[in-house]
Amino acid sequence: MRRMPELPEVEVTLRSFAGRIDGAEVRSLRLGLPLRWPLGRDAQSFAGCRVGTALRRGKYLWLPLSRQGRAEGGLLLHLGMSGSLAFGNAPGPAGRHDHFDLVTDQGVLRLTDPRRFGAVIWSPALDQPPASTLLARLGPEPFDPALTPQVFHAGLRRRRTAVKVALLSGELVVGAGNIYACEALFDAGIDPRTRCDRISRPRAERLLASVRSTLARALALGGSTLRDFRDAHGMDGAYQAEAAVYGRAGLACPRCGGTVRRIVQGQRSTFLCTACQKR
DNA sequence: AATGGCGCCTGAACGC
DNA sequence: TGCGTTCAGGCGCCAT
Repeated sequence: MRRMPELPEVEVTLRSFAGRIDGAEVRSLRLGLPLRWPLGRDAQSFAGCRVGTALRRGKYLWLPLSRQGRAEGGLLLHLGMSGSLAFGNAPGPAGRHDHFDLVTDQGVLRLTDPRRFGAVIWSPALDQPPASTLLARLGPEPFDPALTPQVFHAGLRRRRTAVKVALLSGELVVGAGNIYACEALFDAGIDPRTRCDRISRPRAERLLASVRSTLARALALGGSTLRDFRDAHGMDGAYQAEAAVYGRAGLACPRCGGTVRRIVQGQRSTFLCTACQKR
């Protein structure tokens, strides 16, 4: 199974090209098949723009643009669930899944996305629509020190949904996709079906710590696997091999030896060990 | 207001 | 070079 571009992958992708594209001058912008939303501006109009310091927010990337020292908005990028970004000097002709090229004097940033759930959108600023609209509902970054156990617990108490569904929503904390949400809940010993408002303060603290350690470990692994990302197009299961429950229905729980179960929550698969994870 | 569910896409895995 | 079906998933959006 291929890995999804979750927060760790997006972060490692950003680190891989941010330093090289910073200050580059845009020569042209090429689009392939439609992505999730239209670019929102004439592709020809980007020539001559200068790229600033790229940043990440949740699973979105922001590439600020300027022209002759004056801000000119930027590009908001999302990898959807099958997208990958590569920055190189000679990327070659666009393949059938290459739907965005930002050609600059420092190299070409290319988005490859077979399923086209990804997006590249121009916005006049990060804090103006459409960018601000898309980012408006994002919760805090997982490693934001302002996200204390108290804040996290308060967010949980406000909700009645199953905790796993809440994690996936990204409103309590961004970055936990299906794989990491399942793994973090296993690590914390919490049943994914537990109602948010029934989670005690100590368990909330434990869950936050598990979300952080799960993402941190994936980030470290992402750093080592992402180097072959372009060739492999989607990583092999470096993390999969480490997963305790995700994708392991019917197999033994690595902690107690019981059987890992698969259930469905909100049209998504959830994997859990009912012996190790309590409500 | 909060919650549940839908649909966009394509490739891989599977059943016959 | 078998073909049809099912599944995977992020997340904005709509319905309730």
